[in-house]
Amino acid sequence: MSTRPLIIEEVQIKKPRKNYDFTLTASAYNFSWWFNGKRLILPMEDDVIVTVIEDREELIAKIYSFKRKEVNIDDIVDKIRYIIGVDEDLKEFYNIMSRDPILGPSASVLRGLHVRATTPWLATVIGVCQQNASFKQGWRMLYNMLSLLGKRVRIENIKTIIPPKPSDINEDKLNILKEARLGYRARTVIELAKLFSKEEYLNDWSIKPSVLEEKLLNVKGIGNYTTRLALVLSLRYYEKPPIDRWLKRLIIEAYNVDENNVEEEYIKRWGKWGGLAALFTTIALDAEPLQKALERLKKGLLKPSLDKLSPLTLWRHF
DNA sequence: TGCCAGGCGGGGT
DNA sequence: ACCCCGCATGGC
Repeated sequence: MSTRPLIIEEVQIKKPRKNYDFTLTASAYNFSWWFNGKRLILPMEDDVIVTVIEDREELIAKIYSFKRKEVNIDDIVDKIRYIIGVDEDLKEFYNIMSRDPILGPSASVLRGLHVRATTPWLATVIGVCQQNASFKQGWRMLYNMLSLLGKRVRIENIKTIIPPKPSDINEDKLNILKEARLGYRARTVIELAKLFSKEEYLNDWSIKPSVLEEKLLNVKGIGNYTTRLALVLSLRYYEKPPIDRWLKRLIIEAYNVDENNVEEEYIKRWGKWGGLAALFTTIALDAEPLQKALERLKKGLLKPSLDKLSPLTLWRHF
């Protein structure tokens, strides 16, 4: 059942000396299959798996493959750099963050956290799992789905999992998705899988955000929120913030704006960084349900706590 | 129990 | 343009 990949290369990944925090980046919204507190595991396409650890000031990546055929190391290193965001300059974002009434208090503790890019396909599935559900329920759904449909492998005695590809999912997986407790979202995931299998170019980090956006909005069950979250999580595209009911209420309270001007105000404050700010807000407030999040805002308890189930500690629990 | 939740689409006005 | 409801599931 579990196959072992062969190591093909070990490389150093240069990271910025300042404003990059590997542990935070690896921790956020991750599962124990892919992060254990020290080692980050990145399943890549073509049966390649990469592990990354931080050794003093260096990042060391090990590249493994299940196939004997040659892989292009430079190409893989470029992808690693993109996924972990080492070339992303967030200085402007941090400047806004430090003065922000919601994110200001966590500006120093969350400094250096970058999105770990995931594929457009998986990013959209993550978005679908967040629809009309709590943080915990949504990530439980994704965990179940990966458990039931992913490919389990072992690497250096660590159990990990490779997410299902779009082509692995078709109509006859509907019952398994229901078993993963996706409910009515199961249908949407099937439709998504159809789109990404038919138009493979969409599941690529070089796709233009506007193209992916348009295609996703055409899928029944995918709307503005899910699409925008997918753009944040896959393409590092933050200009169109995914504002859900949760964030909307926080914005109304924190910025003292009318509900009709929420997005306008957010873009006015964050410029092209709104999508990242939205994600950081869920992390800063531990993705607490709305009423608790509003309470914390009122009391000024705006730093993430590390001792409960939250975006930063998900990997310890799942 | 019966509501409601980090959406969404369909059907009404 | 809006408003309103149902929808799978889980939590309270």
